[in-house]
Amino acid sequence: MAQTFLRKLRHGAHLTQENENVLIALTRPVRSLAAREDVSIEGEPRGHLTLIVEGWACHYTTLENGKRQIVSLYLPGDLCEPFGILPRFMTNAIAAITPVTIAQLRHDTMRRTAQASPRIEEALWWDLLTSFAIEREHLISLGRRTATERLGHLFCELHLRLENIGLVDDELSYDMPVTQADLGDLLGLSLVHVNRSLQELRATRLMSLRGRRLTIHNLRGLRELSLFDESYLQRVTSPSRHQPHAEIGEPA
Amino acid sequence: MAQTFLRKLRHGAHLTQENENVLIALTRPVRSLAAREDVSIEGEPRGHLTLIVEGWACHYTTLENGKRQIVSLYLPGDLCEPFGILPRFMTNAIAAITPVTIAQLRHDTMRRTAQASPRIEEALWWDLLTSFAIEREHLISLGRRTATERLGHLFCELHLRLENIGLVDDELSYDMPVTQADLGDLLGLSLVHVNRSLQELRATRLMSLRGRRLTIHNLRGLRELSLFDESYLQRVTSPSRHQPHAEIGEPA
DNA sequence: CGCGGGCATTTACTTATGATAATGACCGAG
DNA sequence: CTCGGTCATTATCATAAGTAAATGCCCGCG
Repeated sequence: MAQTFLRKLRHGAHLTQENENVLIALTRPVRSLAAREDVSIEGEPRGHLTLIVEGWACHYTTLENGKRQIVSLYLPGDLCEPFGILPRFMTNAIAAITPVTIAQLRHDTMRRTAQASPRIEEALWWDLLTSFAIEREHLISLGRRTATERLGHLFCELHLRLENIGLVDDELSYDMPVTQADLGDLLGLSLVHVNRSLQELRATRLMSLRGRRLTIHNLRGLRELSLFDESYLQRVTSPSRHQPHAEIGEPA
Repeated sequence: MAQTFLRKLRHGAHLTQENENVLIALTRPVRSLAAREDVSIEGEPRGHLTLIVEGWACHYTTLENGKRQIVSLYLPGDLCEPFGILPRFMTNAIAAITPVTIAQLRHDTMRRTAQASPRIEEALWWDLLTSFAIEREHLISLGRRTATERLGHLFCELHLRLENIGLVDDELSYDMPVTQADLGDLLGLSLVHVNRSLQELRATRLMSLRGRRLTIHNLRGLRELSLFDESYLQRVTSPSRHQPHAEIGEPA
């Protein structure tokens, strides 16, 4: 159930089997959502965090003039809110992109658990800081990358994030269910220009996108074109399980 | 020394006098930097956080093609790194905009302190999440606001952030030492276009900028024009000191 | 089988923004 | 005072991106 979450964490944290069991125990029952449905229950006190179990979702804002900006894309295994969240913080405007199933993690339990185990705490920090780094890189795209570069960069990022959780086939092909209109709202472009740039990108033969399937033909080439440097994703280890032993007393 | 930091925290957290003393005690000696100088000592193990005591700084990235994007602006009282940071995280590319003095907070001591006092922990979370919210709003600007709106929005934001720390005169005028070239790198615009848009903004008579002095003539008008909604800054309380009493056992 | 809806694709046109380069204003150092 | 540096301003030209609107494609549903 929270398997994908753990799988992702293994790329940046060292958790024992015991740690993982604790995290799994925190996971509360699952809820399903239709595509385009909003995740949040408006005004709910929100004593829990949202974990994407399956499907894609996003965090967005709508400005007064009606323009929409997607701030963040959430894949399976992603937490939609910071684990140290304060009660009133972060108005939720999270919407499902595909049909989605979510799980919920009780926030107070979560923090108690983090205090009790330095390893878990560190894993949660790694996850949080990584997701901030992703948003930051997104900001850089919007500020200083061209339309084509933005698209390419996104596809390179998704490639790694999906690979982390085993959703890439043959190391180069994955499902990309985001609509061109949504790509526009994500990358700060108009629908039409997304279409144009997508074609330009296909014309380079570095990648292709047909139906909902994205295939990378030349990873290095695509990364160069997109000014992509993977270091911001903070993948430190291969996804190996750590040998369980006693935890050290202090967070590193 | 850390007074500005505390002053800012009072807008979102409830600290006792005792709490504040503890935070002050954490603050390590101060260092000075010339304008344009980089803050970070490359490769240093970084066992501490950087606190801006005086002056303005920024966090930036330079892409392979030479383009530069400023990700975040740091004012007095701002922490340049998340308090729960992992050792290697967050490559530092922080530069002084004006002459700057910084202080350093020992990272391990910081976390121990947070664990010991729920109020301090909550204050630090408030600060961290607020600075993320600011970056997120910045992202929205880059994606969906026009050049003029971006500039206006920035000036509205600075107005509040500076007011929090008492750096606004008569509630409408403050020092704005950021160069037009830097504004471009911050807002994803070219130098020339910043200049153009600045004039357009002045022409509205909603605000003016001469020398390094920014004056807002019509706050409501400027906010409307910029699609500015202050709620993301999470100012909850007037800057009143909380009456000191025993802390509650659990973080809220 | 045919209709409607969601999504992708084009076309034609407008506009915001970028690139280059020259000029002016200001200011501190010698 | 004057030279050089930094920053602001202007002008000209080039282009990326937006807007509007029509068309095509696919697919599920009745």
